[in-house]
Amino acid sequence: MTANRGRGQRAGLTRQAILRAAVRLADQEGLTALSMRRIAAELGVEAMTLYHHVPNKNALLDGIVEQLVSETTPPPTASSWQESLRAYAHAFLATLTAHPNLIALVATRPATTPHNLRTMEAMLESLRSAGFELTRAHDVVRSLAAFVLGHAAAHPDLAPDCPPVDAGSYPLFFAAVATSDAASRFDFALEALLHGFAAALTAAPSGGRPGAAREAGSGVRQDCAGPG
Amino acid sequence: MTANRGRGQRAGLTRQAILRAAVRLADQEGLTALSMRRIAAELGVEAMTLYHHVPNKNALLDGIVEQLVSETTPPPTASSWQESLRAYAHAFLATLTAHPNLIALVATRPATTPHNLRTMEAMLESLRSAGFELTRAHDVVRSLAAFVLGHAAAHPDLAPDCPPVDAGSYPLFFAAVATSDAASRFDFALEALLHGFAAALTAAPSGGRPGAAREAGSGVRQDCAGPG
DNA sequence: TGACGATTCTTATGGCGTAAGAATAGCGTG
DNA sequence: CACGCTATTCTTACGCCATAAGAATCGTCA
Repeated sequence: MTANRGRGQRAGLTRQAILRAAVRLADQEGLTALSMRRIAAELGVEAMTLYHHVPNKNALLDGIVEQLVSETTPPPTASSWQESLRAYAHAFLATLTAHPNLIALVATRPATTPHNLRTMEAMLESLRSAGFELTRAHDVVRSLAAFVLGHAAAHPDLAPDCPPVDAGSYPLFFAAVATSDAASRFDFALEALLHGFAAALTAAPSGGRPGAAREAGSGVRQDCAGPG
Repeated sequence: MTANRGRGQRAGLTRQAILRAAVRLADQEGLTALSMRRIAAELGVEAMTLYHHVPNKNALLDGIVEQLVSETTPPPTASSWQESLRAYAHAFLATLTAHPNLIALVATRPATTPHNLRTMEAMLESLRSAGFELTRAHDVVRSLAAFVLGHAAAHPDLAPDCPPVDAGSYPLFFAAVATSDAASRFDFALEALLHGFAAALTAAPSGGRPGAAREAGSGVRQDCAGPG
């Protein structure tokens, strides 16, 4: 792994190569292993060398998230807006569960890549042509992304080992946990959410906002988060 | 803040006091300020002193999460299961938005406190008596918690500053963002989710699991996450 | 050939979690 | 009251971290 190299001898480093090494390292050894020194070692290079391709560690983490969300590409064969949202949700979840150690990162740092924005724009168009008012369409997509993220973050495979639940004190929970399955829970809740969105669409003439929702104040800060 | 104290002179430290100081520090200065040295300094004490009340930093972080989720106490005046879930969702969201710097912590570490388990048990009972099959009731509560967590994590106030979106390339997103409001989005998606849960309840005779859902394998690990 | 810019390594600073151990205060027992 | 015990606190030290500053080396182009 670590080549013996002179002082100015190129190692062929690239931002992309660094990000890919970082993702691989985090996948294999967890977020805590993700140090500049460790990534550099993985690439056969000293830590400071990375700083010629990445301004600092925070930017590197942002790059990792961008790298990840760019993997989320739902198949474009969407016959309905429901199908489109379903496909997006599953694709996003697949990306997250493929890199469980990085879910916390994705949850923390919004990524606004062109890829992300294009996906968002396409889904907004799909929802709008289905009758959703634009702001509502945006709400739908963002809510869906938040739901997927929350589900992935709460996935039990991520939880550290924890004390067993007292069956006597909490009989219902104890019994429920035994038959619980995260994947079917996700599908169930996703269908519920889609069902609710559809109901909102038919309830209001233009998928509108039932309660004369509060308008965003003029001092509101720019909201930059993409779907992921 | 830092008292001059001799070597064996008590500072009156307590696990509770430490946790409270840690929460306050994180609220004021962010997660990165949450170091053992920094917390200790806040209490007028050396870092190693904390280790007599808390085994290590991870346990301290777990303690913080327990502290937080114990704040989530929805009012017990629930006329329906929908009202009960709504109250819980709003209470949980209020807790999270009251400590935005700690959302990442709550998302990462499941807390299984007695307080949490009691809340879970009560909600399971409420849903079961409304007609939900037990496993479905569990799915409902867990999905709701995941949704709230995801929404809080994706809340734009947490996002670091980011480049403005190109209005020309992404006109729909650009227009939608301008009128977006996280609070109304939350209410909208929450109602959609509740609507979908209600639909699942009336669709199946016992709120059952429509697709002959996959049973949890026998080798499945104990699922310990509470609602928060 | 010689200068230059890009890339890499070296060294150093201040902060982190925490292991090991020394010192002290207060308390219960004689 | 004296004595030792235990809980609490401080001190020191180790290996890790991000990264600032600068020296060494390469390929390239004049």
